[in-house]
Amino acid sequence: MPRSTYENLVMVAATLFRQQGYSASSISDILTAADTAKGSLYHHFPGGKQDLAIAAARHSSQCVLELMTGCFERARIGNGCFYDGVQYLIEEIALLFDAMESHELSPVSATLLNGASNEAFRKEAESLFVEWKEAFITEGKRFGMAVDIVRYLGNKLLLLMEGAWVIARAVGHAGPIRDVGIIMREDQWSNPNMSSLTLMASAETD
Amino acid sequence: MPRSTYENLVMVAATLFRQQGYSASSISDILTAADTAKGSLYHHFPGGKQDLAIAAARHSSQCVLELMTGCFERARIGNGCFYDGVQYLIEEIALLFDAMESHELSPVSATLLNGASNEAFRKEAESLFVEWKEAFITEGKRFGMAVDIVRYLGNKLLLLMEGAWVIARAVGHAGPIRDVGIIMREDQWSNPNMSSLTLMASAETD
Amino acid sequence: MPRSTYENLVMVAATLFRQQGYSASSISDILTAADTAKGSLYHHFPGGKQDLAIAAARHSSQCVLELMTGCFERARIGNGCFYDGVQYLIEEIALLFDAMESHELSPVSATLLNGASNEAFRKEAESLFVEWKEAFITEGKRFGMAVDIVRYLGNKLLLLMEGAWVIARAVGHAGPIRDVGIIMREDQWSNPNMSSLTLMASAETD
Amino acid sequence: MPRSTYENLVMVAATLFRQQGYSASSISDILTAADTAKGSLYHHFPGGKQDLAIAAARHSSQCVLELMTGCFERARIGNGCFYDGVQYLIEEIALLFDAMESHELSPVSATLLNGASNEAFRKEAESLFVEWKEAFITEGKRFGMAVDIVRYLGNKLLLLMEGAWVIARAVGHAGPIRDVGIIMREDQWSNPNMSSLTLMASAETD
DNA sequence: AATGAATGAGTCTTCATTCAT
DNA sequence: CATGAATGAAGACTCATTCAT
Repeated sequence: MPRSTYENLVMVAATLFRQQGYSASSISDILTAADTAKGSLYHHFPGGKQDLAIAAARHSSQCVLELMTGCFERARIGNGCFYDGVQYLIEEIALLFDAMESHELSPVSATLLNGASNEAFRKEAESLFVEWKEAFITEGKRFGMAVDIVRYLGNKLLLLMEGAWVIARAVGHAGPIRDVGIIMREDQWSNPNMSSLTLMASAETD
Repeated sequence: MPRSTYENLVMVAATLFRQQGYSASSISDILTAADTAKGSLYHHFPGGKQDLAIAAARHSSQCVLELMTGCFERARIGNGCFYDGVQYLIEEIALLFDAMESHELSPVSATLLNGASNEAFRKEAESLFVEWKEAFITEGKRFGMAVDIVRYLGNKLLLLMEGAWVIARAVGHAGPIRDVGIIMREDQWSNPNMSSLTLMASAETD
Repeated sequence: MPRSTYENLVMVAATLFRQQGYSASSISDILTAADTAKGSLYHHFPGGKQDLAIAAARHSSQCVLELMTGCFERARIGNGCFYDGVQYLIEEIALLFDAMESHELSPVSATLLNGASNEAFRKEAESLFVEWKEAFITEGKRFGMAVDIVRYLGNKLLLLMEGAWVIARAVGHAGPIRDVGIIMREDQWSNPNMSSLTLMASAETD
Repeated sequence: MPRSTYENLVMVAATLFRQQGYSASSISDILTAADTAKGSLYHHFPGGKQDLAIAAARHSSQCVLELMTGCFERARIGNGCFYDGVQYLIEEIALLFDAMESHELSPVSATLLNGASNEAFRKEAESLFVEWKEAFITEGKRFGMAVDIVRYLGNKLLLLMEGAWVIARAVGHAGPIRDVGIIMREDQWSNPNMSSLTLMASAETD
């Protein structure tokens, strides 16, 4: 099925923003990659680059959510536990990272948190991260995990993954992403103690 | 003491890069903020913006190292343990973050990993991260910690902190940074098991 | 009565051209203000912006003519003289000017003489100004005034009013328009001498 | 003497703005006509087109002032009266108008009152017009004219000339400008009565 | 008649950099 | 060392217009 101009722009922009960051990706870059005329972009995105960035971030975020869903589904199908789903997810991201010709940055961060502070972008990024955490919790519930524990794991995983995306770019390979898997595995054996679960500052923002 | 033009440029650039990222910070921005003439910059940094970015990243990185040294020194002076130093460091960064009028990004990442992939920048970023890890190990040794464990802790802290810097910008407060403290505290009670220590992919790059 | 799309476009365009001038008013501005779709405009005005400008100028001009007719009618009804009608007209325009939120420019000039020289526009403007003068003469005849004198008065009023529209915009109030009334009043007492009446260069173009 | 880039830009812009109006004159037009690089313009006029417009309007206004001074000087040298100076001025402008390949608009109006209302432009235009009136009064004093009468004549001449510039463009020749001379000549024989002198609304703004 | 997607030349402005003084 | 003029490619965005539906 031939992609619509709108969809095409979103996908091309999402990719470019992940590869080069929002600020370093020009409208012309996007137009060239999408093989689309200048005016078309502003027809579909009257707010220009910023509108497009929001749409692109949502698209990238959706891809992450689908990846997550798929990995936990795989764990369920294979009679694995929740922690297996986590490992699948991390490995999947690591594989994707290594497969990229140009190592991409964390999708939301590269698209929305890449330049001068922008309140609209900040809010959007915040809500996308919340979506991720909520989806993570939903998956945990399906495995019968305690919500507190899953929330803690989600926060930890988010911090580690965002960091890993940065460090992976610096070292040029997916090693740091796989490290996240190793670190997350600890929790599988030694459950985090109660204080950690409840003290987390970010718990308030859920 | 009146700062030299060179130092002034580096410090101003370092700040702007942290606030807005490399790509979104223009030479003019820097020149205006530094109250310096156009030609001066190219006198001190013949390689232009890229030269300046390398210098700025090193400067920012140096600040992080000094913060680290200071925190562990404080732990030693107060007869605290290594883990106390870690907590001091995290809290110090959280305080700095909250004190900022414009929430800054992770210094190295904002300066060197913010745009299209650039091998010179990547290498510089990698080596700065290595410096951080080595400094961390050096501090650990002073406390009599096993190198393997400290290396593991350093990797974990680096991933978490880089991630926290991103998420903190998204939520608009230092909560995620403080969460790193909570997560790091686990290791204080339940030592990571041996396999984690040796399996870490990033161990190779040290 | 619901205005037709055509009429609506003409009126909206006429207003915008008077407020911002032809060159500074974009098709999009007009479409937005008229709440009309892009293609509709080119259906009704195949010649595009220029077609629309001609129609808008004629519309604005018609409004001026109606104002003129009304003012002289009022003078006749109240048993006033021709000069009273002139004063009514000037005061009416002054009132309209002060009532505008955005002080408008002279309608014909703002619409047709606002940009690079354009022969079609010039001709249209010229003929609209001739229409004004002829209507003025027609009104004068009704009051039994000598044609030469009325033509002279019309030329003088036209020059003064066009100038007043410009200066009124500059000072931000209708004062200069009311000044025209004061200047025109002179002729009421001291008839212009014969040479003035016949020497006028613009007489040729009538 | 080779004109400086700054002066050159001002003069070229002033001419283009008079010919095509501010809105219809693009930066590229100006750059091409001035044979200057894009960046240079923004070096000398950081505020861009608007800065340039202010400078251009002042330049054009200065030319008018010099023309005025010259004409009254000519009248004095030839033992003429103030009214002769007025006629010289009008004829001079008529000659200039006819000499133009592309009939220009009133300099201040075309440059500053040509588009959407702009308070900075409006203020500048107002003050330039005040300058003209003051210069006119200064000249009148030199001829021993009563200030009230000269102020009245200045206001009248300004309104007529601004209007004539518009109508001259419409008819395509300087006839309307010469008409101003004829109209102004009235005052030479029949002094305006006292009420006119004092009632003028614009008197307040002097 | 009306709609809105598409087009690409055009808008103003900023960019990083060079260079003569 | 410092200054600021010059450069022109590139930046984001708007323009008037066309056209298939």
